[in-house]
Amino acid sequence: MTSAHLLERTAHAPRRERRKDERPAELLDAALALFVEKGYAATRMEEVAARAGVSKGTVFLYFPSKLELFKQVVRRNISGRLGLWDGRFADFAGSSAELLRLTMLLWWERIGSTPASGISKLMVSEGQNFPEMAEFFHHEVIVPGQLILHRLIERGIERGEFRPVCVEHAVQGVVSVMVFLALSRHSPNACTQNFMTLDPVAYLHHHADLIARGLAVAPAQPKESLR
Amino acid sequence: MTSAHLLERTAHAPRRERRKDERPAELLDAALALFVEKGYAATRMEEVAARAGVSKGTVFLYFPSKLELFKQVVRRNISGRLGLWDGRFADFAGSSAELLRLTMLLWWERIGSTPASGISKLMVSEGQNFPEMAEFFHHEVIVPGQLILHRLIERGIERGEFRPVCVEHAVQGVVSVMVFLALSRHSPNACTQNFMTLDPVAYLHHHADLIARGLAVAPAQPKESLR
Amino acid sequence: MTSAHLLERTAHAPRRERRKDERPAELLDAALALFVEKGYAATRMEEVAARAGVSKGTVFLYFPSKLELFKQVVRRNISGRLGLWDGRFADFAGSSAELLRLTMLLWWERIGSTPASGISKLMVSEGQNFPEMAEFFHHEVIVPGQLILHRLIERGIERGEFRPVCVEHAVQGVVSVMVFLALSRHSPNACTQNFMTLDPVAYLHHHADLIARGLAVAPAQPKESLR
Amino acid sequence: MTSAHLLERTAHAPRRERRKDERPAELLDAALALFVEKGYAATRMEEVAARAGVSKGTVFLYFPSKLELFKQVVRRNISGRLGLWDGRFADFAGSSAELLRLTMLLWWERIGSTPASGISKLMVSEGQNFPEMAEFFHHEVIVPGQLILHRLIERGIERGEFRPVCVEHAVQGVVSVMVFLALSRHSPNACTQNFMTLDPVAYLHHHADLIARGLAVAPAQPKESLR
DNA sequence: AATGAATGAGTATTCATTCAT
DNA sequence: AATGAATGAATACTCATTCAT
Repeated sequence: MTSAHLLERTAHAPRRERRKDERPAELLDAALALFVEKGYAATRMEEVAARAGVSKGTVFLYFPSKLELFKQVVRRNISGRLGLWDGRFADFAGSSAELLRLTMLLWWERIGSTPASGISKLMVSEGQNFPEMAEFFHHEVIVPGQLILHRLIERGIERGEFRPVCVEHAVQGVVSVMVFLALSRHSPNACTQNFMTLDPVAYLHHHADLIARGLAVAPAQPKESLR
Repeated sequence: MTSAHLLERTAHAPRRERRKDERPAELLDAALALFVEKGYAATRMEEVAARAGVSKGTVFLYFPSKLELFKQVVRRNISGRLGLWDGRFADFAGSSAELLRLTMLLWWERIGSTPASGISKLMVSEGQNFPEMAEFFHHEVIVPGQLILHRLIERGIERGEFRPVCVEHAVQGVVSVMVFLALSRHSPNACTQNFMTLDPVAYLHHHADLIARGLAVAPAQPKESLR
Repeated sequence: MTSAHLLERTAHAPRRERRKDERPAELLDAALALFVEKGYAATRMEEVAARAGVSKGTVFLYFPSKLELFKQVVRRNISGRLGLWDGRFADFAGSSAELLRLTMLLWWERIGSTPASGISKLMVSEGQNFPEMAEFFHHEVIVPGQLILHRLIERGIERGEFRPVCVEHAVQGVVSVMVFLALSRHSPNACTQNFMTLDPVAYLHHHADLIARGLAVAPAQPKESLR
Repeated sequence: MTSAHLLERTAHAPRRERRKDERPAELLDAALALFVEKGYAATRMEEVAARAGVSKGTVFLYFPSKLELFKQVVRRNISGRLGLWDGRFADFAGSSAELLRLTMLLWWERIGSTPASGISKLMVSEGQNFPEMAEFFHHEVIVPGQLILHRLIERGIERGEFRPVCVEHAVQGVVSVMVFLALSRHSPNACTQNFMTLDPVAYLHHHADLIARGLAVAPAQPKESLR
């Protein structure tokens, strides 16, 4: 499982030239990638150092312990991310279905397709081991994220665009798509048959369509007498 | 992170009880729970033993190594599970939407709500560390599972019940719901706001409705000129 | 290094028929062979049991611990062995050279060629780890054995058959041959090129000749002015 | 048998001394001494570390496993040793008996009296457990060593100095003396009565005399009509 | 500041020994 | 008496952390 031969530093990194204020960010990036890929316990500090192009001891110059490094990895990739995403709902003029589609695409662009999406996998994998971090993630990401979606769905219902469904369930439906995409990127094969051949943007459009139609106020749906 | 004081065996278990036949299953159950909860690397063999009510050495009486224990945990919780699920599509008389709903509910009953659902989290968390196991899971679960859903969606399209959507995308949509539910059970807080208050069955019904409507052949949807 | 597949009991041993008074001897034989072959630490009690055709627990019925088993193995293969060897020097009529030859051949017949010769290897290998046993071996075997040889050499000198050499050195010379033969049997390749093709009896005759000539009172050795 | 209280490092060694270059040699020396003294299985890595004045972990910095440490101990104390010994036979002017004496004394000086002689004991003790090492020792030491002696004896026979004895037997005779001396140093009490009071060099001279006389072409040995 | 040799607490695994059957 | 499942002390090995350079 450990691959000692992968410890060579990334070749392109010139050694002495690096300014020291870039170090923390480089280390956090390296740590994020490795924590996401292998998990917290299976990631060795030396690997993090090697990936950032420094020596083992240097990591401890910037982070006092592995746990603290982990915490900062999580914090850095969470804080403020949602600000990029939230905001301009009030003055949006289009349909709620369209707003939902844009919201999903924006999430992909700003978060889902970036390394920050790894935090989702990290929380799935390690949340139980680090309740404090899970709590932080929940407070900083889950709650505000779901609030945005909650308001969005409610807007659609209030404006008569969406059926009066259970808002919670509808929110979960949107969230599940995003969770699915985020995890698939970092756990290929674990979630779906061939994530590599799946175009995430196309899939998001498909799902936006599905939700739009699924939530739409049905003009007449005689067949749906089911259940 | 390690909690040495939690190593006491389950209180009621008398020492030195001889139960050769039950032991493997008890150990596998204990190991599954811990691997899912804490991850492979963070789970100590002694914890597994304690949870199964035996001593450290006993685990090695039945499994030669931690890795082998892990492999058998995965194998045991995977093999044959889908057989329970597949099968009676050919002679199903109802609508494809209803068949999909039943399929999702059956999955929940047989897999999603059982400890076996933890394997999904395990594959998300550890798949990269154990490519052989990921490959096995993919071959035994993902591929046949998606094949079932693929046929189901195609049935709906062929019978004129569903719109001629991209089948792959539609399948992913169903899968994402199941992945989401499975992970939520084992990673509370990581996925959604309040999984504890979410009724999985109700949510599955909601989603079955959503998909049924979303995929339904639209009689007239003048508004959906989007995109 | 351990060979688990060799643990099957010896096939020919019928299980229930064995009288229990034979057990200790069988166990001691098995233990001797294994201790000699692999050393004390590397021999597992279960191996001893398997070689004797009994189960692990049974060994402890007869010997309270591994250490005690070891001690009895040594004791049993030492005590009284020399009695067989000593004795009839006083009334021997032939030459001392011939007596020495007979003594060496008798040693081979009674000890060197039997499993008891393994004790020599055991003392070389484990003597430092078990000073008490080494002391016992020294007192029971080395001292009386060398005493016999000492008297024998002295007899030759007194009778004018041997040169007045250093008796200690002469004794060592005889001992070294016996040690060499004993060790070679149990450590093939470690001592000599091809012990397997060496006929011990022929070698003993060769050496008896060498000593006889080497110790003989030289009629005239003009060349040996060396040193 | 284990003596935990003996684990204190050699008292004078300051902690955390950095001496990368010397460490491997120091560790190999410590390991040789302990393997020879106690055997492979009975030697704990921590003892090796303590004897070399370092901590447990440091040993693994230089040798990846106990087995590899053992192999390198053997290799280092074998390779090239014989080169020191061999060589100058062709141009030796003296008698073969004298050449044999010098050869034996040189062996003692270069090998027998040094720690490298412990390898002989190691091969006797552990050869069966490490066939690969035994094979290596046989190929590197036993075979070339016996070849040297073989040529030496043959030289004596060809030059009419020695009787036409069985060369193999004569070689074994010389080897047994060296094996005996080597083992005696490391297994006091196991081989001879009082090795501590035995002067190896004097003993070698005695044996050189014995062989010289024993192999000498006998001018007239009327008594030795035996066999 | 950076390095990497050294440390030692922690974990997987083995095996002598115990004991319920 | 005999068995072999169960135990836990002991040991090889790992890796976060320290510190001399």
